[in-house]
Amino acid sequence: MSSEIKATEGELEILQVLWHKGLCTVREVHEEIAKTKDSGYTTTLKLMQIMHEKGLVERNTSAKTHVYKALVTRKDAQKSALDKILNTVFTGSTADLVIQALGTHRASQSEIEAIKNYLNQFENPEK
Amino acid sequence: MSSEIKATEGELEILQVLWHKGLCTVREVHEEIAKTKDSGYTTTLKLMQIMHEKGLVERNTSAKTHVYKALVTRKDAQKSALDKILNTVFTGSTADLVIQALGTHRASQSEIEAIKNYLNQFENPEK
DNA sequence: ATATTTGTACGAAGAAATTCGTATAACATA
DNA sequence: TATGTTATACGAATTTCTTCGTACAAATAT
Repeated sequence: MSSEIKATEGELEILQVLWHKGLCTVREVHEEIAKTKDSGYTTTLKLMQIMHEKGLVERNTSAKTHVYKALVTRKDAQKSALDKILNTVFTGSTADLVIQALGTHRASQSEIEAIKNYLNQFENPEK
Repeated sequence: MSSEIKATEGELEILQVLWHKGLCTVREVHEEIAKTKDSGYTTTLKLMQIMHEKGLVERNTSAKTHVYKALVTRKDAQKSALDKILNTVFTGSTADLVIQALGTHRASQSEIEAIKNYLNQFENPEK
């Protein structure tokens, strides 16, 4: 319920660039997007303007060239994305999701250790 | 890349009902959908017809009232959904995804045990 | 100073997804 | 048989998202 991040596919693509690079001009974001997709500069610009209206990003307009910054954190988006698939395809079972994730996308030994350590903190809390 | 399930939001909603109830008439699916959303019967019908064209469902048209069945399994959709968020918001890190999932959606003790058991199979295979 | 480049704003076309109205056929029942 | 109910089909309106063209302002270069 709470923090549903409503970003479209195109908006997410832009957020990814902003998360990766921090402050960005439209030009910078566009160059990045253009590597994998070919759409015009004004398309990216328009999307970013819409994102600003929606409050997904903020921008500094003091100079001619505006500088954008994500207002939604990657973590927010991660939580939101997890909530969504958990409540649709995973019928609310976190365990199913975790096991499925580990099953199809093999984790390294160190990642497995990290996860096990993480799980241990929930082990018999009272001695 | 392989098995990208391309279902829209509305289509996913219908698939959920089909996964839950198995064979369904449009009426049955609609009644279910209508509990949380209010849209007309023909809307659900149309969507299911489109899903049939796309090959997401099959249907038995021998009787006047057609009976639908999902062709995409829940597991397929789970894999697809995980792939997608893994490659967007989680930058490919399964461990991040798992830890985040466990962190925000508390699992029960028995689920935690299940996950730990699962992880143990990857533990130092050679003694 | 004038021309070129680089930027934003914004309307609107195009595409995709959702929603509904209406025609019509099959079935049930009075 | 005539009437009402329940189905599918399907065109088309609506809405949402994406994409682009064009106008115009600011900065830069000639």
